[in-house]
This record gives sequence, C-alpha cells and structure tokens, in this order.
Amino acid sequence: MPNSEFCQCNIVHEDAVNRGKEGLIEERSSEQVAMLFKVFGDPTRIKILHLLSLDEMCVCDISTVLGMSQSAISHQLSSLRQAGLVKNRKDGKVVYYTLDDEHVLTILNQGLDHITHK
Amino acid sequence: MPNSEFCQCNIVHEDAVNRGKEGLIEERSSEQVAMLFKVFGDPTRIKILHLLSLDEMCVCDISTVLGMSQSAISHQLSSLRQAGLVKNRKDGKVVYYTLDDEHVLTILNQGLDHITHK
DNA sequence: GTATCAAATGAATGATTGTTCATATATTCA
DNA sequence: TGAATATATGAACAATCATTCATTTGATAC
Repeated sequence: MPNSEFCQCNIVHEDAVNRGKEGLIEERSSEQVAMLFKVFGDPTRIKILHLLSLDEMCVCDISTVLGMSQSAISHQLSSLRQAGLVKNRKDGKVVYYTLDDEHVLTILNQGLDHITHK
Repeated sequence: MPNSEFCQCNIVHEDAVNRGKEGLIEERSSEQVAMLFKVFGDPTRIKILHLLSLDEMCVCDISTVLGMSQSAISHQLSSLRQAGLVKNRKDGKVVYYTLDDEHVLTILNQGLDHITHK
C-alpha cells in the first residue's frame, strides 16, 4: 500500500513520519530563511559584505575595488538592502553603505569558518 | 579623471579603495562561501535540513512529510551531500540521512534567529 | 535466475537570477 | 536655470536552478 500520493514506497517509519510532520518548520519560516541565505549565495554579494565588514564604503569605491560596473554593484546593493543586510547614508551625491547589524557579520563568518575548517 | 574602466566617477576615497583592495576576500573563498550559502537558499532544502536536525530520516519518509516526489527529494539530497551538509547510511534498500556535523545546525539556527529577531 | 522496491540519475522545461546597456533620479555647482 | 555627476532602476539576455518524467542502479526475496 503506497505511503502517499507523493511516494511510491511503503511506509518505512510511520512514527518517524508523524514526528517529522509535527516538528516540521513552518512554510513561511523556511521561505524566509531560504530567501535570507539566497542573498548570501552570490560571490559578488559576499565580496561586498566582506568589504563593508572592514569599513563603510560608497558605491563608486566598491565597484572600483571589485572591478565591476557601477550598475552591477548598485543592483546587488539593492538586493542586500531589501534583505536588510546593509543600510546606507547619503552625503551629497555619494551614498555610503554599511552592514545593517552584527548579525550579518556573524552569519558571514560562520560561512567562512565552515569552508576553512572542512 | 575616471577612477577606472569600471566606474565613471572620480576617485572619491583613494585610501578607502586601497584599504579595500588589500583587505578584499580571496576570489576562491568568496566563491566557496557563496556556494555554501546557495545550498541553504532553497525552502525545500531548508525543510530537509530542519527535519534532519530532529532525527535521521530515510528518503521515502522525507518525501512523505514534505509532500514532494521521491525524485525531487533525492535530487535535493544530492545537492546537500555534495555540499557536505548531510551524510547517509544504507540499510538494505533504505538510505538514512543525517546532518553532517554541528556546524550545519549552527548556520541554520543563525538564519532562523535572524528572521525572527528582525 | 526473476520480480520487486528504494533510491539515484539524466534529460527536458519553466522559472529565477546576475550582468549589461540605456535611461532616470537626485544632488552640487556655476 | 542648466551642466555635470553619483547612484538607482527598467528591460533584455544568457546562465543557473528546481522540479518532473523516464529510466537505471542496487538490494532483497522468492
């Protein structure tokens, strides 16, 4: 007798399935967390976050350091802003970006830690 | 005088650019970290990782709990395996998956923490 | 051996994403 | 006001990705 419409196999562990269903993370939470990590999931954004962990920086300087167009950097900063990972301050025509809070750096470092200690 | 071929603006902060270039994360590192976070950047994989944080589970049970096809789950487990986030143990025809190490749970919790305390 | 079943895998497809190019916005300075 | 400039943004395009479907692998049981 099939386990469900999704899986052709028989129920291997009915209790495991029940415990899983009870403890399962909420749909909304899994989407929010995935969205957060997705923003960390691009080399350019990682470089930007890393730069901002050293010091505040304007868009022009970031694009110069990374050797990428102003537009590309601006688009990425937009993603980072929307995700609440960076904030900015305007001084005349120049916009300076910084990390939004310590939490961001913690996550970044956790990632760096993982790839170096593996 | 343009700052570089990439940015039309004048050098706003030459010292900031120099410090940025010195402190910049290595290309390889930024790619590895991004690749790691990219794997965390999908709701299905988040759900799988969360389930495995509760208990070891076989492919069939995971697909039943998540209401997704065995194939879809197997593909995602393959990504997670390649990224070193989960490992498996075979018992007859059944394959049981667990988180690879504590580090994985730490990163996941960091993400959950971030979205709830924001 | 053959039949059966759990899991893995390859190809195809629709959706998402990062960059480029062109343009718009907003601020300064003359 | 108008010119110049730093940044933002919209559209387009190639590349990547998650799922589905079909098939294969590897293991058990007969």
